[in-house]
Amino acid sequence: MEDGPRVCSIARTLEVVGDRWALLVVREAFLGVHRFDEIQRKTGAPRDILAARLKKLVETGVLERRLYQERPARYEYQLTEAGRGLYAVVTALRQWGDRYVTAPGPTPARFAHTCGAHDPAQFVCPDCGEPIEAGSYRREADR
Amino acid sequence: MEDGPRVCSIARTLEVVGDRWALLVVREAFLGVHRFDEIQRKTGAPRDILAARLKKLVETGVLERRLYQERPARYEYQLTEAGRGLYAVVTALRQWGDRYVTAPGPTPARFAHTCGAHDPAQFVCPDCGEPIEAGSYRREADR
DNA sequence: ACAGTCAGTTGGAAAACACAACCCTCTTCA
DNA sequence: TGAAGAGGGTTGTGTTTTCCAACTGACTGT
Repeated sequence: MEDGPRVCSIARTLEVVGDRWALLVVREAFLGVHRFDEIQRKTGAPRDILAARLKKLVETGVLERRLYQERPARYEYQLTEAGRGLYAVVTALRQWGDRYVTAPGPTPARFAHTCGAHDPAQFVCPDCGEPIEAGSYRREADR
Repeated sequence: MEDGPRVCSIARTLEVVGDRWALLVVREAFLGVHRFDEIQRKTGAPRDILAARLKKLVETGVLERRLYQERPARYEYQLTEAGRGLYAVVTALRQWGDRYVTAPGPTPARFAHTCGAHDPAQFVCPDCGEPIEAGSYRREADR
């Protein structure tokens, strides 16, 4: 068995959104916040770092920078299709936090599905419908 | 509407596993790698940073450090229950990478459910069974 | 004319990170 | 008995990032 850092989709994903602020920016985009100043306030990211992250997220195809006003030119950041694909990641992070990180603050915001249900969403196998857990979903071939 | 950084489970989760290496360590734990040297090789993390991360992950209750051999004392890192709860996060990251990050390397490793299915796991509403998407799962109360 | 909004830049200090080398405790093998 | 690993780190020394606060520039509204 050979060595060296594993080549893997998880690592590649983390290259794109694996720093402290990127996923908070994505969270804001899902919550309908698309403009620099408001993203900055809601995330708490330093403005310079935020500018750098937004640029990187645009380059990597997660966000799209679009002009929403000329004179003066003003831009907003919208999720691309790939960006919207991060919904599962953000949902999984939120659920883990709700469950395992004791919050000193107020109760976590409740989310509801359009059908009205409040239970946390589950990862399931699309074939048999069973929930996915640590042991039930296995890697088949290495490399 | 008041301001200031949003208090949120996503942010809290990222405080714990939101840096470059933490989730790769967790990935290794899911793949059965529990010892310092091997984690180091498989993730590529510098040894000093890895030592610091492991310590933090133990403190935050994601990993457990256990003696597996006396004389000389040797330790390994196992996921706690909370750690195993990160399976959804890791799975979501892997699926996103498989789908949206063009890999210059070999085909992504295939994963299969115990029922034999190969399709990516889906996030669904446990009540109605519909897939969760960006618009279908909404925050109810702010704060 | 003056304050305010918006989307960033800039400069300097502080914290993290990366890299290589080293340490300590055993065990194995010659 | 001595030398070479294995395993799990620590230390010292740069190099990068991050953080913070202030500033810019193009406007708008009063």
